[in-house]
Amino acid sequence: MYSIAIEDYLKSIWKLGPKDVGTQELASHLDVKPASVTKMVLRLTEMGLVDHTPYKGASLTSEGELEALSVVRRHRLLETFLSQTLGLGRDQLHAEAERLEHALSKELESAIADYLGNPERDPHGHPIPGPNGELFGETDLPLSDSPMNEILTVMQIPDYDSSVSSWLENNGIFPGVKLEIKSRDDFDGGINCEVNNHIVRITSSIASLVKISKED
Amino acid sequence: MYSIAIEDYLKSIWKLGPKDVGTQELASHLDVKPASVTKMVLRLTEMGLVDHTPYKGASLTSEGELEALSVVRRHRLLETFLSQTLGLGRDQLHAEAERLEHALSKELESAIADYLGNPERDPHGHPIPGPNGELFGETDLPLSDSPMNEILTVMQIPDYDSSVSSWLENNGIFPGVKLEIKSRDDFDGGINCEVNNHIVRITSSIASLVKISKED
DNA sequence: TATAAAGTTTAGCCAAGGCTAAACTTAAAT
DNA sequence: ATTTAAGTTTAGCCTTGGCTAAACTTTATA
Ligand SMILES: [Mn+2]
Ligand SMILES: [Mn+2]
Ligand SMILES: [Mn+2]
Ligand SMILES: [Mn+2]
Repeated sequence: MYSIAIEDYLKSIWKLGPKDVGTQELASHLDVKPASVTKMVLRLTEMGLVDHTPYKGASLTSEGELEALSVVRRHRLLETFLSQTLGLGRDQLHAEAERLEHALSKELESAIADYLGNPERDPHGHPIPGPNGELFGETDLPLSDSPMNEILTVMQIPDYDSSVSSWLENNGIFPGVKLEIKSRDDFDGGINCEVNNHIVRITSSIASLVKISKED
Repeated sequence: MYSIAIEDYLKSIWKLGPKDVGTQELASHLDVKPASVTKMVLRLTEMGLVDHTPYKGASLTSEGELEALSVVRRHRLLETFLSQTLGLGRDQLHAEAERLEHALSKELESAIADYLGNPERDPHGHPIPGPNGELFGETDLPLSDSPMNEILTVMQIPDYDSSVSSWLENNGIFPGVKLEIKSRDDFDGGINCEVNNHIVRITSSIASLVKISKED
């Protein structure tokens, strides 16, 4: 059993990877100082969970990736479970799962997976890794570089920032919704979409985190 | 937000109280060494959560008790929730709740309470404290000193030791079941009960943890 | 009542996981 | 090619929450 801190480090490296992740990037994602990251990364390297090249960055070993995927699985199963049973809003799920993910036994994990019928995606549309780290090939594309004037299906929305997810929800954008890019503001990459018969402007930074698919 | 360790210390002092709880008793309940208990108890005293008389023992201040009851509430709501939704067995509930109880926000706590319809008891029959620490008067009596040849209703069974709860379950003893004490083995306090048309012998140590009520 | 036993506390150590300040590398800009 | 800036690591410190061994109290026993 790894500590909460270790599980969160592995998950962050996974999320920011698979490229080498820099100390500062990891630090700001975890909300700690760069010096703390260096120290922990050295420990994780010592444990065989991470490969570290000084002054370059960190990446997961296959053992580290397996553990990261296990945390991600627990996180996403929990989000799905809380959404299904309690009807929590998509914007509340992430923060709860962020803590509960560290307190779930294997048995409870699989009881939840069974209860939910082994879902493939969580309420944000993020794929749920299988019990042995299987993650089906990522075919969803960022909205930010999708073609205009085509019907697109929203597949994934970001979960990290609850103000972003509630803004998206309030504008009718969540997994399963169909939309069409009508125009682009080339100067800043902003996107104007038609969704549900009205136009929504999405900034490029959010649009790069919204994933779509072209088949409907 | 108190740490996991602090929450567990407060809960244990509450469970072993309200008398002054000795260092050793607390240590064995928490599975740490007595010296560790002394150190933590001093910290808790400093924080105003505990009153400590050296060489005598520790008890909760009203602030400490409130916090303990909050942990107990989360624990028991979680047991009820996991039992209701996933159908976990009574013997699996405690261990899961023991960790999850530390990862529950106020919002999730009350979402679960609402979902369950603000239950008064958990699956072991233990009363669930209200959101402000209200705990209805304890009127259930230990089976160990209940009268013979009277119909008794099982109200509470212990949850701490999963082998005990599964033994009780296998012998048909759980909240709501009716039974009758047929005889006592005076030499060791053992009790012979009729439950479901057959006789079960219950040791005195278990019988003191099974609570009954006389009205049916 | 003196002594032994049991229980508690103190002292000192350790690992985890944070922090700041200073040193060091690498990349960028003169 | 220097100098500067940005990013990273090291050194040293701190708190939390464990541990062991030794000292101290209290209680029980002879
Ligand atoms: Mn987390
Ligand atoms: Mn998610
Ligand atoms: Mn606990
Ligand atoms: Mn219980």
